Amino acid sequence: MATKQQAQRRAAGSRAAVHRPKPQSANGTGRDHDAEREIGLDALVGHAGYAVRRFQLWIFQDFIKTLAAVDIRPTQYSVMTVIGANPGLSQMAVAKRLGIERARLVHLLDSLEARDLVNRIPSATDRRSHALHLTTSGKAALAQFRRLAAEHERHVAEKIGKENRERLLQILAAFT
Amino acid sequence: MATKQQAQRRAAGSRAAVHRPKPQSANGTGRDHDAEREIGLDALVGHAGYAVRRFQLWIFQDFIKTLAAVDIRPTQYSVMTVIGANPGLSQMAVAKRLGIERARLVHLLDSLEARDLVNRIPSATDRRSHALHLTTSGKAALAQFRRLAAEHERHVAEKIGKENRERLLQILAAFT
DNA sequence: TATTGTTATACTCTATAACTATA
DNA sequence: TATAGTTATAGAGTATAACAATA
Repeated sequence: MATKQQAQRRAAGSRAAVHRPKPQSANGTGRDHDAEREIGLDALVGHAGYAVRRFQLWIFQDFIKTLAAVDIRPTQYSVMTVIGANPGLSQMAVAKRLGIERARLVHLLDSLEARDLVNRIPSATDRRSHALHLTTSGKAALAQFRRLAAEHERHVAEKIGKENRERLLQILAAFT
Repeated sequence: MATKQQAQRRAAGSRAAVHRPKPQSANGTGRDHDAEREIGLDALVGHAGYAVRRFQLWIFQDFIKTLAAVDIRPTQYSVMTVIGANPGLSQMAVAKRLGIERARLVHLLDSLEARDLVNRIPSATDRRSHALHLTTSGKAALAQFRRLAAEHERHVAEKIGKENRERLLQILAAFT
């Protein structure tokens, strides 16, 4: 399959190896392309989704870097935070609240449980479900994670500005 | 491995199957947990990353849904838009501009080329690289994608408000 | 030596489906 | 029959490393 595609590509190339004048970019700069700069985004500039995606990449990378010493990723942090604030929650409840697939939460909890941060305790009222709790060391660890997460949040404020960060939180409050 | 974890889980369960009064949530609501509502997010509320992640999930899902008829995903749209605005760009240049791994761009272009939307033409000046162009049908298709993407963008404006959307674009302009 | 495009691998994440044990 | 947790699989997406052709 890949071989076929490659063959087609080469074939298409050999009949089209004409050097044409480079067309102007649609953003009106008219600079050269492969010069590594001034590459226009055109319609992408007006799309909230594109900006949000790039911002999320930056913010998650900073979170991961800032909490690298404790080896905690954003989703793990969110799971521990919700369990810490609502002990006894079932896996379904946590999954629904955070918008995580319940199948994925299984593995997340497996790793948190293996690190003795979270406990699965059989529910007394429904033997199908588990009541989730932070362990003693999980509570202590979460306190530290929180301090590091606050540091990360300061990075965000430095990056986009204190007021902009607050405005952003206001605008997106409906999605939490 | 999974079997071992399961065994540990059951063991831990059998010695901890005590019914305790449900602790209050940390956000002070004090409601029941598994009642499917009023589950506190605690520290998560103050984290830009969490709000941004939830928003991005929503926005990408709406984009995918709105452009489902033409089977175009956000990344494919961004690649076609940048090539359309800067014809002749190399794969490296596109990858760098959009923050995509060059290895991943290979597969993205394979599928766009298979659909006759994009062409890889051997560069006249550097025989290692390909000059990327939209095909004739790719240009026509992109015009349609753009109309659908504009419709999606209206959904965003409806969801968070016209002014908020514009404020968001301003705040995140540095990340594009 | 370095870079471009490619292939390959691994790990994360999303989306499903199916199984079990309970309800 | 429906639900909670689990297992499995497939597809995106991210992160690397290595290779051939070329610079």
